[in-house]
Amino acid sequence: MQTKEVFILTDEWFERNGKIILRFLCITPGREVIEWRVTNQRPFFFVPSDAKTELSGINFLRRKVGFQSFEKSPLDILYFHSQGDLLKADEILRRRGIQTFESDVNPVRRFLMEKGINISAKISVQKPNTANGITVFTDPEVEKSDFTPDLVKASIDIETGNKNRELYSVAFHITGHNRNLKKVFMRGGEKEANSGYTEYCPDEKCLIKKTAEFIAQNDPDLVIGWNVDGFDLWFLDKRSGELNIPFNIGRGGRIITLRERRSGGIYVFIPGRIVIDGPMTLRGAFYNFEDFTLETVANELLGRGKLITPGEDKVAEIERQFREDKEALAKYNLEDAELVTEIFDKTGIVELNIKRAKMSGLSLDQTGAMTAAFDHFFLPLLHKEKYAAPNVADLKTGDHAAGGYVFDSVPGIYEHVVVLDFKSLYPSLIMTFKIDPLSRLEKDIEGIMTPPGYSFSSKKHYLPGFIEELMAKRAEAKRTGDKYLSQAIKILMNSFYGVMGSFGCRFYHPDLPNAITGTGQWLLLECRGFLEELGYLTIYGDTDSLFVKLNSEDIAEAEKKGDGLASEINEYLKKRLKKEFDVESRLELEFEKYYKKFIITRARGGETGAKKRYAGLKEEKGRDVIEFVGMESVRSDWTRLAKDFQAELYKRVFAGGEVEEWIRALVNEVKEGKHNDKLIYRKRLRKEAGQYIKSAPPHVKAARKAGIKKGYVKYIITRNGPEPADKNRDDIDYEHYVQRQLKPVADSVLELMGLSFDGITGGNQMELFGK
DNA sequence: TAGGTACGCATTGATCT
DNA sequence: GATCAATGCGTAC
Repeated sequence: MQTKEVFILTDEWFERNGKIILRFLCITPGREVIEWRVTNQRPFFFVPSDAKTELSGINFLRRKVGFQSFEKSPLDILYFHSQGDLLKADEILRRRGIQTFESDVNPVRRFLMEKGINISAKISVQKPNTANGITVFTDPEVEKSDFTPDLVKASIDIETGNKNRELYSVAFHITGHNRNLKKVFMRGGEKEANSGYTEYCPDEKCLIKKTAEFIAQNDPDLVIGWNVDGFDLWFLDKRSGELNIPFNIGRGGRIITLRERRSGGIYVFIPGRIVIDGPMTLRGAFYNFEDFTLETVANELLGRGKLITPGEDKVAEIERQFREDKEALAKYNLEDAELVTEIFDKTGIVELNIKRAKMSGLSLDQTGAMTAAFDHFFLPLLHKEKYAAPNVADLKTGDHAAGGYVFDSVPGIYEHVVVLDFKSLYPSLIMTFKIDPLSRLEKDIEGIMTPPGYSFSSKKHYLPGFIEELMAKRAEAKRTGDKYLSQAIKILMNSFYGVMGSFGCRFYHPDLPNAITGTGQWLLLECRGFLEELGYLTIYGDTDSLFVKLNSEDIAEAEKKGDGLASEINEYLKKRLKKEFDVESRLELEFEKYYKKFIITRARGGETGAKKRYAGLKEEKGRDVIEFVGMESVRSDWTRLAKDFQAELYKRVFAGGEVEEWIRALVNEVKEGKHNDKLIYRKRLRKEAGQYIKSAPPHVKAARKAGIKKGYVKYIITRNGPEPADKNRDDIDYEHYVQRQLKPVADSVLELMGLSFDGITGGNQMELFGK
């Protein structure tokens, strides 16, 4: 018997001789590549027990299994030999008006979830065989395991020229597993200058051949890059086709496949190697940057950018270097590949994704697929309870669920405000009230009533227990300093609420999110009432937070008071929930921060305070710091002018400093053109420029003038309206900037002090006379 | 292949004068 | 010219 511990890199399924075969390409702790083949998997779905299922020409087995649907009608199971048969049968039955259940589950996912395998496993066979130089384990015995490999990364970047028609060079930076190898394949002759890592190739055919060979030799587990599937790999694949050169860079020489994403992009599948794209993975880990160009992200994270700064002449410079200075081009090309490696290392996104994969059971490149993660966890447990879930397409997409509660507020400048918030509010509500898809179905078995009136079984549920486990694991991860595990768990825990409220999830039911958010709303209002009884004013709150104004006797020890209030509330909720709902409270309100001063402005065009917008003055390491939330200075679609203005203005307001003289001076400076470098607007086209039918906002007008089709648009307002960004224009509409960028920012806070922008600048009267 | 709702605000463009 | 709903974006949680 031979046993291997393996980590699954890629999975796929295909059919041979009318049978489905699953293939996992895996890596062992000793970096041996193992192909794990599954030939004894029977795809299945469920049909109503009263459904007739004559399916001529399709080989299947129908069994009574005592399962039921969510509507409690009995179901039978249909087993097939091939996924093709399953899909054919599904289509025929659906055409006859017969509903099928779980026929949309991917067969690979089905296998892994039923075995309870999360990415790694111990597999054993009597005698492995070999194919394409790779050891093959066919239908092994399987045991769960928990092993984290040290993966080899190949960062790849290509340079192209002649308007993206030809390949100029390919750069690699190979790291991981104690490697650090740099290589550039460059079109050119032997006699070119060479700094060591460059290898010259006479033509494109040779370049592609060398690239494929280099990948095979170094055998990376991960292929990383910047838009690597959308551009580099796509281009190499396309060009190899045009030049009739093989580019089979999968493990064991397997071919790669390009698939279209629904979003329009391209996804590249390389058997045995995971393609991880920088921008997409960073987004998936909730990183946010001004934009996701390599230049911006590298500067932000590493403090250094590309060797040729993107801009109008970048293409020309690459062409020039290719003609005149190939070694410079090689250096530039390699630097990009290295930047990507460093961004990955600095952020730890591979490590994070490995943890996420192990927690969710999904493969490394699809850790964002939250609904699939929920299936992986929940479907096998549901089957234990003899329920089968519907297909996603059969969901009745009815009402949307309610969300969090946001307090009305009163505009003003406040002092001594503590912020209390509930730690992981939604997960802890799920635990407290046992909210999950099964407990909803079984609500009659010792039901729990939630404050908004939905009830759930206190006995039949799985999600609350799973969250319990995750919380414990997270506490342990925090204790041992495993920040990636801790973060991975947090992401997973927080996804459950969203998933159960999503139409893309087969367990969707409006009662689930409504019970969670409704209880959250009730909770926040109860807390406000309780605080009021204690003699405290809650001036604001949003979803899981309470902003409480301290009384004068508390100020000396504000943080202690915050802690005290939080634990008092926790204690109160514990008793209250036990008495009223007979549940053990898992809620944990925490003292979050203390604002010495706090400003809520009026909603523009309203009387009440604006929600989701405030500024607070707090102390950090002995220094005063202003936090802006939701306001212009944190919004990317306001100009630098407005943001800087707001920051300085609030600083003066908080400090009780002079504002009027300063504002007048600034307005004059703007009009004199002294701040022209801060007047650029930046806004995204969320659809193609041509798709804006109903209106033409400024950024769209500018985009059309600049010939930009999608992505971000930089523009400036001139006396002729929006124009593509150019700070050197001589027709800048300064009045626009004063009226639309300075004035609104100023007025919202000045009015709290009985001042106004026009009053200070004397602006409006002049205008009236002028017109 | 990819979790949710709540909210503010600027601007446009139709409609009413 | 004033008014107001619709459109679009970005943000908080």
